[in-house]
Amino acid sequence: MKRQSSKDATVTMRDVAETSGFSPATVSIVLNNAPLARYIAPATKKRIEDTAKKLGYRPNAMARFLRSKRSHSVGVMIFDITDPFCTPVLRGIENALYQCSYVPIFADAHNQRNRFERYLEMLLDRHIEALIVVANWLFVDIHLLADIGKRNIPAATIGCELPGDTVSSIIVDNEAGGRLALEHLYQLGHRKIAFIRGPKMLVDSAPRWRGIQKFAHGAGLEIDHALVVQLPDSFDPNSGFENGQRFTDELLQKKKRFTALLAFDDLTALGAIRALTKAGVKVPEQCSVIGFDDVPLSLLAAPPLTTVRQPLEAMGGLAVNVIMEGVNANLEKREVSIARHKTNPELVIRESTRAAALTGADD
Amino acid sequence: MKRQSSKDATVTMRDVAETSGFSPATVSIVLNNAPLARYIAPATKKRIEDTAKKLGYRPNAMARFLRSKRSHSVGVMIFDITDPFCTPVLRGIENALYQCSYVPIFADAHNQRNRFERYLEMLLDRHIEALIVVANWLFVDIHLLADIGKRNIPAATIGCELPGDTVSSIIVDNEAGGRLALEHLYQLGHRKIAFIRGPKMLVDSAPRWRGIQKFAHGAGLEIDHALVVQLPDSFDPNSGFENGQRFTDELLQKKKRFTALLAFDDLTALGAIRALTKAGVKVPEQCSVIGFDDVPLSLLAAPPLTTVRQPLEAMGGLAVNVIMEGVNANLEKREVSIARHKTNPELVIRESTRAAALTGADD
DNA sequence: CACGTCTGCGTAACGGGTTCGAGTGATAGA
DNA sequence: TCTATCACTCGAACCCGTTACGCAGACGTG
Repeated sequence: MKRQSSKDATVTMRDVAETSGFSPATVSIVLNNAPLARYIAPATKKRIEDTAKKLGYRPNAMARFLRSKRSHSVGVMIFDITDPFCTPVLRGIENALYQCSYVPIFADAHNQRNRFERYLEMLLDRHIEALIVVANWLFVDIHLLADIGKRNIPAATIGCELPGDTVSSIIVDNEAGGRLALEHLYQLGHRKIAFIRGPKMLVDSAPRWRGIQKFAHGAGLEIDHALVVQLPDSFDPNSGFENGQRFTDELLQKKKRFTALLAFDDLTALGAIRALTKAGVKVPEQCSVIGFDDVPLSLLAAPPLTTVRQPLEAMGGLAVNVIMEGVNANLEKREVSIARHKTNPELVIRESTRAAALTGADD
Repeated sequence: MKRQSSKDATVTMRDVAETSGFSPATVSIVLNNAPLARYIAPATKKRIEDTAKKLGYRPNAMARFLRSKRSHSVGVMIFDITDPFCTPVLRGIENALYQCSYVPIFADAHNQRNRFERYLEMLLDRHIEALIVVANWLFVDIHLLADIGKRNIPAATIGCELPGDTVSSIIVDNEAGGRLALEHLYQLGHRKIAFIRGPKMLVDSAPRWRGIQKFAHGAGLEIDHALVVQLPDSFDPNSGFENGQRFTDELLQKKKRFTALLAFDDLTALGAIRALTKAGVKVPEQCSVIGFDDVPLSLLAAPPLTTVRQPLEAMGGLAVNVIMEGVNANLEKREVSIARHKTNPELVIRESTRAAALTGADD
């Protein structure tokens, strides 16, 4: 009895079973290479595999998931894909998941809390096996992820650290990064340095600044607080550009001379460069500018931006490793403690910084 | 009999049924507001809804999908998320899907055919209800999408058009865009214009060039073929930058004077600007440069890039509309013909173009 | 009063895999 | 010869909703 199935092209396991002359159970065992497959005669295996191939059988993922409780999908919650920070991270996540034959379900919270909640529900309804949150910009409320912990779903955040012991995190060593940035400017001979600090809202801001202060203290460099501004809180990750421009303008208006500017992130740095250029200050000839993150576009900027690199793609991959560890631990009923990774930032010297001009007139 | 379920927090429909004192069927009908809910007594409805809420019942999406054959998810296949073109498109798709309570399953083909195939299988296994392919850069083989047509899964491509009548498409009117770009330069008084054409591999290249030629012809502008170069085929969407740089260098070495350059896309334009700047040619004072696409970073470039805008986010949303139309048609067993949308490009004038210098010495 | 019709709800058969426990025949060991 | 063991396979329950169908009672109609 052949099913003519011209329209309804779905071949089920039962079809394979009937055609091959074995039971669905055996077919399942063979095709999944389940433990019991040890006892199946090689000839049987071959027959089943051949007919499966011949019929073009593809298991129905839904059915499988329903039974096995494994969805082979992980939620990837982004806070704003508009942020260039996200792209490499996403690439890293996607690539690592692909290696494990997992599929990412993509959710963009648009920096809105209710959207985050709604997506979280959708993801939980779909029984994601794990969750990765790319929380580069917005502050994440621990409460939002409480469900996750309760349900024993491994979760990892990239770009911020959460209190409590339910969520792993992957962050860059912001303090080291801040140090690196300032050290670079210092070594180039800059002493009058302006700073655009990150918004208070962001967890990254404080440690970066701490790194800067520590280096300054260690090197005997005095930070002129007239040359320090701080970005306002904002929910728009791209606001850094405009704000960088605006705050640099303000710095310039103070008529306090500076030969270098250390920006909170690349977008801010780009905004700063724009403002400097417009004001007739050449970068890097008259003023060096350094950013942070090394988002893809900083390579394309004019001039190409010197910056402190976060290994974004690797961080995405690392997040996948972390949650997969959790998934496997759950499967094997092992306990697994969460991980807190701090990746090393790396100085990337391009063309927006240069040795302090010897002609640098003091103010 | 209460289930103490401290660990196993999953509340099933049967739990709701038992607690409320009705059958699972009734619970299902009530909670879904199925047609038969007309016949359910209001008091019953309330009881069921209340207990569902009290127990924190959330339907198991897997089980639902298995039965109803509706996964409420669509595949989103990207050819390379590294391409800045993708970000706004993705945002548009995500946002539109969110409105429909659909979830995107994300797949990045990395411009590799086998990866595309593998992902396609994974998506089909998951019974996506529709597929959106963001095929901005790579040529898509019609055969790869043959399965899609056979299975009656609505599909739409963004950024390229496929032969056949199984896949809808959303593209920008490249010819109009080409015309727009050249018209802008022409109106600024430019007559000696260099062109960097797109790679042959890309379907966009030909129509853009056609638009350029048509305008030139209509305006009586002569295109100097010594000033026309063509990008090589490449699988890297970001190669445009380097190549733009390289080819602009070549143009400059020809010592043929040009006062404007029309690039295939924004990245190429940025590369061109880089090359011009390095060669001491000021943009836009000495040479205007215009791009195509209006990717997000063109706003951040120095100088901000004049370009021909593709409504990328809107195109993503449009793709969702198109496939949703198909999904609904399938549900209602209607026939639906595929759509071929051509969106209007829009000239965005920023700072990389300027009226042709009066001092423009001829070669 | 017999008979349709509508209301209100339950029974049971799915959907397509997974997996535990059991069953059969053959071989080996006692 | 009888039983323990092994190799090989299957039956059936299960995952958790959805939905066709059936049934019982209330009501209206001829």
